[in-house]
Order: sequence, then structure tokens, then C-alpha cells
Amino acid sequence: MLYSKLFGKTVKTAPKDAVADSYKLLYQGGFIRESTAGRYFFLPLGQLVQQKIMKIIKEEMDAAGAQEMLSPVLHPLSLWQETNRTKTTGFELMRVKDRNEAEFALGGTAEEMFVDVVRKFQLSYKDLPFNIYQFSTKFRDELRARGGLLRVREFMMKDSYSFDTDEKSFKKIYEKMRETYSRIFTRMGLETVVVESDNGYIGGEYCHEFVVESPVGESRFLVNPNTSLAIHTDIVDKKKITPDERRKMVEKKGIEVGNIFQLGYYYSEKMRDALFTDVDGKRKPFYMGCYGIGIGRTMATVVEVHHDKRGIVWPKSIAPYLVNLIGLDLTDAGVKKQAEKIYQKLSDNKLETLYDDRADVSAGEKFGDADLIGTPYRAVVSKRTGDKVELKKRASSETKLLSIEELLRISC
RNA sequence: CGGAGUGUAGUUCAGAUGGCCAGAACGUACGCUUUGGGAGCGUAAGGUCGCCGGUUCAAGUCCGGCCACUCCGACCA
Repeated sequence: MLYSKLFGKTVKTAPKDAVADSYKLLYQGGFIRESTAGRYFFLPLGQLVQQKIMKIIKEEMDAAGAQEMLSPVLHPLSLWQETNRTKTTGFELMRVKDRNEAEFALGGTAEEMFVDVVRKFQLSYKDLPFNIYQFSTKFRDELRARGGLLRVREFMMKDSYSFDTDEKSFKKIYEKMRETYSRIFTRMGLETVVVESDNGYIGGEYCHEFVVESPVGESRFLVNPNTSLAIHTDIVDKKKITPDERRKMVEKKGIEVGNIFQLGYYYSEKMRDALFTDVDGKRKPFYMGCYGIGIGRTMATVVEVHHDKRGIVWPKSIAPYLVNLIGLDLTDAGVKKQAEKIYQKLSDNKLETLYDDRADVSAGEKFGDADLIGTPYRAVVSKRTGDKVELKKRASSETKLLSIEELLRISC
């Protein structure tokens, strides 16, 4: 990508009321812009990151045997009434009517929809278990949005729903999802704590949050550093912890980037005909679970964890580009030609490159932008570099002069 | 929804006691100069002063209502 053609520019100042570092940097770097409170545009750079996050999630979900599909965003309100969740969700449902006055809820989570599609089929125990998921925009009319992408009213979420014959079978999927989630976040450079939590309006008996420790997070939990037992402060009272154990636990704050829920029969018993035929010929309700990851929040969390005073330091796995190629002295025809040649070589080798081809911008400004945008590598071509390229990792201050062949050996 | 606060150019802000054509910096466009850590000079464009109403000879400024946004809390991913 040519920097001169990239839609979205870096700016020196962030809005004065931006408090979260992730919001400041994503704003200044030209990744996002606010529409109205809690609703954001993802600019080209931001969307590239979001897509990479989704790609990793998809790879891991598919490897775990889950199948991607897609449900409508407008949910018939009658489905939400069937489970009485029109009244019990913590967020306000947003409602719309069509031309026939039929009422819909803008989906904030999709348990009812997925049960509804499943019950359209005549399933038997032989079809179970399965785990189906989607990426889609969720709408939650929260009382208050905060912290840029950390808490919003409209966001991309991966939500999946598992259907099982019984608890024993379900627990295998639950355990698999727990491992899958840990792997997903590790691949994005996030270290997560698995925290036992309250189910809230989702229903069911137990659930676990995947929390990244951070002072800007809203999740408070207690953790025992020796046993890695972690529980949300909300459920401490329910958990009958001995005073002795309690003393060993420390309280921490973090950002909830994902969660896994046991739903059991919560939905399949409330919704008519959410049944499968078991081996004994009897119709029985599905034993369910659901699993969510907020994409935008995950992106913001990565920035919260991986940045310095100059800007973002993206992990390779989700960086918008691997290399920021900076051409200096581009008014010199020889240098310009060399820079273009290197850009071409990088592209030919599938090394995603943002080429800063601006001829009328000072070196300092280009370096500043590169640090702000935070690609893992910065490559410089100038009068000084001759037929070589200067390479620097974003996270380090060390520079190396490499031949083009050596440059092409950098890995994704 | 309770508490606090903000709303003037794309952004950050200044505009005391009401008073002529509403300002600066950054950014943007053009010209010249400059080119390894956000350079310099010049010119220009860019504003229904959040909206509605009121007071007044006169309102960005005073009064009332509304709206939007931010922060804290409550609540929740």
C-alpha cells in the first residue's frame, strides 16, 4: 500500500477527553474515528487489524471443529419474548419495526436465533454435538460507552453456540473452547487469566471470562498466584472460600476480551421444540454452551498492552502491515527507483508493506508516523543506504544494514 | 439513571465587565526554501459560536428549555 494513497491520516493531537491509551493511539494513528458515542468507524488500517484478529479466531475455531455461519442481525422480537429476555438483558435491546409493523430486536447476542435455526431441523443424537458460530455486528444500547473501543454500543463479535446431548459431552466442548480461547489470545500477544464469573442475563450455571490484566479494565477478580485459581469479585460470596485461602488471593483489574458460558437447558427448555431424538427414541432438550469474543475490544486491549510513548507496537500476527518501508531523499531519481524496486520485491514475496512514498515530507515526520502506526519492521531507503536497506524492529532501537535478499528473509 | 463537567475552524484552544468585519496554533491548499527524528518564510481557503426560545438598541458572552459528548458511580462483554 502506498502511504500517499492510504485513507486515514495520522494526527499529532488526540481528542482532549480521550483517556485510554488505546483510544488515543488508535485515533492518532488513523485506525478509527468516532461516529456517535460508542459507535466507531474502522478506517482501512483499523479494519486490516480487525480482519487479522477474525482470521486467527476463525482458524482456531475451525481447528476445534466449529463451523462458521451467519444469522440475520434483526431478530424477531417474538423469539426474545419466548425466553423472556426482552426484560432481563442488562443492556437495552434496540428495537425496530418493518413496514408491516412487525417488531425486531437488533441482535446484542444470538442464543435465541441459533436455537431457532437448529430447531428447524429434525436432529438426532447422531447429529450431536456441534458448535456453530458467526462474526456479526452486535448492538447493545449501553447506559454508558467508555474508553474508546473498550466499551461500545455497536461492535463486531464472534459468538458461538454448542449443542450437545448431555452435560458430560458438553464438558468436552467447554474444555476445548477454553483451550482454544487461550491459544487465540496467545497468538495475538495477549496473556489471559481465566476467571470464574457470574452468568448474568445469559443464564446457565457457570462461566469463565478471559481477562487481560490492565488498569483500564472493568473486570475485578481475585487470583491465587500459587494455584492460578481466579474468581470474579461478583461471585466471591457464592464461592465459600476459606479465610485462609482468601488471604492468599490478590485483587486485580483487567479487560474481559472473551467468555465461555455453560447454558445447560436454559434456552432449550424455554423455547418450544428445541429437542433432539435420543438413542432411546425420546425427544430431549439440547444441552448448550455459548462462547464470545469482542473483536474491537480485543484490538484495543492489544494496544493497551503493546505500546510505548511513541505509538503502537503491534504483534506480527495482527499488525496491519508487516513492514513500513520509508523512502527518504525521494527527489533523487536513483533513490526513488531503488525504493520502488524494494517495495515491489517485498510485495512479490507476500510481505505486507506500507510504503511511505511521500516526497515532500521530512524524515522526522515519516519516522514519527511509522512509530505511531507500529508495524513490526521499519525499512529505510535513502541516499545513505545505497543498494542496501536499513532495517529496524519497532520494539528495538537497533538498526541493521541489509541487502535486499537479506531483507526478504524477514518472517511474518 | 444519579453526580460532575464540556460544547467557538478538521484538531487543541483563546475570546473579562454584553459593543464594529470572531482570533491563534497545528492541520489543509499553493509558491519558494529544506530533507536521517514531526523544519522555515509567504499567501489562501476554512466558522449556522451545539439547537430553540427569551432579555436587550446590541448576545459567542446574560436567562430558560432541549440536545450532544466526556469523566465518576450504578450496570454490563
